[in-house]
Amino acid sequence: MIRYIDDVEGHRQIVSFHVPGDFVDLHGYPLRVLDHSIATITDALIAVVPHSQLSQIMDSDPTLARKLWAATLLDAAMHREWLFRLGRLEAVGRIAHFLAETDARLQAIGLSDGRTCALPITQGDLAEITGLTSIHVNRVLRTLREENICLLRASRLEILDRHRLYRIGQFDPTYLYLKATPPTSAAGAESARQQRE
Amino acid sequence: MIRYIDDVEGHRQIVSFHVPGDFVDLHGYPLRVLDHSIATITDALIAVVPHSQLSQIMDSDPTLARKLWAATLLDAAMHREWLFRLGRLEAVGRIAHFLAETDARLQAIGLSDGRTCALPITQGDLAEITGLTSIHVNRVLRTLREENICLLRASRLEILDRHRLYRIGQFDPTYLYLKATPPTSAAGAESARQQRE
DNA sequence: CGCGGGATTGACTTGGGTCAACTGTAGTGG
DNA sequence: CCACTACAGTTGACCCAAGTCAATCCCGCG
Repeated sequence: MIRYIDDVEGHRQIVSFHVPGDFVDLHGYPLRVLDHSIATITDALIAVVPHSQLSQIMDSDPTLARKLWAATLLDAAMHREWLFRLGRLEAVGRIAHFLAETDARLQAIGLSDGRTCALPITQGDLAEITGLTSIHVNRVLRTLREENICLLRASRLEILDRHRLYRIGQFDPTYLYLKATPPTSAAGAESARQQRE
Repeated sequence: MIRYIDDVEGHRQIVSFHVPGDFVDLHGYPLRVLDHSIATITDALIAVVPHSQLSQIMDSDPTLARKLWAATLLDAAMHREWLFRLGRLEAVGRIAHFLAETDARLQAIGLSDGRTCALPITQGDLAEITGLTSIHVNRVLRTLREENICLLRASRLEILDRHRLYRIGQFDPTYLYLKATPPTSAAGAESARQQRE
């Protein structure tokens, strides 16, 4: 599922991307009104939690309440990283960063084995995520493929050179607040951001 | 105050901008560790709230707790709007949007009279907010000035044509969740985003 | 077999970056 | 009171990453 904001001409900017297990619309509870739209991009199984139930938790279980709060702040942390991506990286970096991030999140929930994972998005979706045109996304994906870094085809992402992918995207997964470090070969590249000076 | 993320070369992307009265680091409480840096860009008067005190509120006052939660989600909502800005607007739009947003926030706390307000940022800061270079920021500010839309000089922002400023930045203040609608002439342009079809 | 949406490619254009000056202007210290 | 410095703002010339426009290809599907 995605959350997005439309511009005047109806072109949308995707502002977040959700994987199975995410509490997608928890922001709606404290805010009451939502400032953006939500959509599915694949078939999805959805659970609904009434606000009254959330209020009950707030009243009776501060520990769980705090965890719910933290869950929404994780979204905020990802928003910030996305801002970094759009503001400071050019096309290849943006795409590499998104692919790295998404793979890391899928790994955390057991939907990526560290080499390949299902990623059912179109190049047009990727364009709406990265602030590019689908045409340019296509060009970038080609070079990533030709350089044997990664491969996005037929709704599958295959990572061939995680180290370079992370470096190109300046990806450092700490902002995802994953309990354990992602299982596989993330080690070599885990602190791309810290390299400076 | 600003919150920001550095890239590999140390160039920073500012991910949020704070005005007097903001609870700047509330994210640090549920998350425990922060994924970004915080800095002042002017002299600032700071109040510190120990986490233990926040926990006390969580335990004893669900209504206030929910308000704190909402405060952090307002940050998230702004992050999303900033994502829209970076992803879908080009230079003029990005700058117009930021100026419009900041003025609206300052108005809400009585620090802008609707025509002019103190805005102590350099063109370099603006560049780090909008994902541009300071040189290009300068060019854009010049055209905004020449078109009599607004004027940023000597740490003051003066809005000459709010309607056009809002339209250029596709600015619609609803995501700021201000209690009352901002006092002055915002009316004419308040729903730039909805104009589509 | 034809249709439609996504992917791909090429040719051309342009917004914004880079580099390199130069101009304020507010300190600072002699 | 005035050089000297330092940093912000300005401007011009040139370049390139990414957008636009326009085909064309590909593949699954009814």
